[in-house]
Amino acid sequence: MEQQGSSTSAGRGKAEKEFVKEITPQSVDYSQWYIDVVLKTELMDYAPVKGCMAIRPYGYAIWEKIQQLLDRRIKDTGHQNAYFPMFIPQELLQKEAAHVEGFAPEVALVTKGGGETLAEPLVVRPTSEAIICDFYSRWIQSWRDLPMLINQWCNVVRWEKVTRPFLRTSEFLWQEGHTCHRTEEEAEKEALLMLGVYKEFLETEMAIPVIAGRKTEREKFAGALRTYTVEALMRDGRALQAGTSHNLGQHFARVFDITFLDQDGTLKYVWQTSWGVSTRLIGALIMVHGDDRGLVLPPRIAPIQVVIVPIISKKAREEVLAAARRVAETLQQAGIRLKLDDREEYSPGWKFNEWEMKGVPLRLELGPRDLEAEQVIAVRRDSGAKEPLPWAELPRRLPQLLEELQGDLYKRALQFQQEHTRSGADYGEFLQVMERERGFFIASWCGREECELKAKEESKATIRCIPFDREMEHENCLVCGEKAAHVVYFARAY
RNA sequence: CGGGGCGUAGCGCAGCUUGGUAGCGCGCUUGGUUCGGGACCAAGAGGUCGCGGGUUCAAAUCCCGCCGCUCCGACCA
Repeated sequence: MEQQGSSTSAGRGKAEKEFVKEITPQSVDYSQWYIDVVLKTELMDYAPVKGCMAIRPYGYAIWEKIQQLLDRRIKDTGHQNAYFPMFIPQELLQKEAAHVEGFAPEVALVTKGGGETLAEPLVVRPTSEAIICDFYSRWIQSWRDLPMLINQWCNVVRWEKVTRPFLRTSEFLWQEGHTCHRTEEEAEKEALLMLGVYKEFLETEMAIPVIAGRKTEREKFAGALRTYTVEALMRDGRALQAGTSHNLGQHFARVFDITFLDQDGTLKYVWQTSWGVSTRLIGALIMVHGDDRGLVLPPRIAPIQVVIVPIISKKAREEVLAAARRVAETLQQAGIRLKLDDREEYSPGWKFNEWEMKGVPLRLELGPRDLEAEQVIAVRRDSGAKEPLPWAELPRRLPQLLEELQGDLYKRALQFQQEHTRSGADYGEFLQVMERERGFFIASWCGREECELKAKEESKATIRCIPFDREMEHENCLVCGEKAAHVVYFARAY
């Protein structure tokens, strides 16, 4: 962003080059592009504490849309929201062996309160299985108390060494569902149901295509029986775990003593699940759709779907503003989230760039020339395509246009994902792909951890998942050549 | 946790080599003229030079320690 090309590109091509001077082009430095975007579009700001951030109003508005659209789905599938405490007695967290081992390195510990050393240190929740299981052991007595279907929206803390805004922060916001069931089958069904909800939500609302599948033993959640995941592909060819759903089996039930008296009169342990998505989704949104001018937001998630920029000139100032206000009012009544940018201290050109950077899907220009024709000029953020629209048609046409744009963003993202998904049985080719263009690499795997590790060491790529809907194409393991057991997606990941 | 880069006004940077009055552009404030792809003129405001210690008559500048951001690795849901 420091090199603005002001001297180098002063000659030809300057016009297209310099729309957004503040943002490093993706091709120059993708990581810097990402940082520039989150800061310049005011999604977040760094906090005085490492790995922490403020989510600014525009970023939080995106999170609120995610919450709103996902919360409805969580409730439609029978779950209720509740809230559990942030502090967990250390002893509780330590009950489940694999769970402690997984989280111990990144746990924040409170040892003092009110100026006195605490008798027992408190853990700041890195996830809430432990504290919720403690409650569940008391709340559940009978098979009639099942299923227990609870979700909570909250913050969690994981002391991270390497942090990146939204993608990996020491504190982040998420939702975590925690359910208890009578049978293993029912728990399994629940875990898969919620993974399906995530997939549908991501694809429908966020226009992010994902690969759904199961995690390997190595990659699964600390304490889970099985972990399911949806994986998205970013534009730099790296994968991002967008959501996970765990079948916890009876691991937690046994150590937290969550039992119920079944119909047959015997005492049984419950079968549990947990599942979550976080503010990381905002990072995915940025990296899947964004371009060199900044954010590109899918209309369904965009806090502002349409921005109206009146072209105010001296002669027609009042007429233009009045017309813009009328248009704004009709669109508001049509249920469109819009902003009328009638600030007079900024020029139209400045506003164009500003709102494009912020990813507003559609811009309507309304100037003196449009008064006569009773129209606006609609400009799409994704394609830049301009189209004159008569005022009378706006309430009907704009919702259509926004849906078209939503669909096009999904198609474009899906095409990118498909074009960056290779498959093969040649280990050398796999290494080369992971070194250069990256993306997904579909291959067969024998199922042994040593092959998984070897591939990781040599390619830096991990097995993202064992996909649900993909047949094995090759008989032999990509790494060792022995008989393969699974087809897997490899990728370098965030 | 290991290695590199960076930290001076809200943002981007110069000044540091060779110690001595803290500067530039953008932004901000006020007034005026403008407005179909980041307008222009004029007058202003704004800084514990990341933090702590040391050397010195004197430190943004030299030395030591720490913190933060960032990139590349290791680790990790």
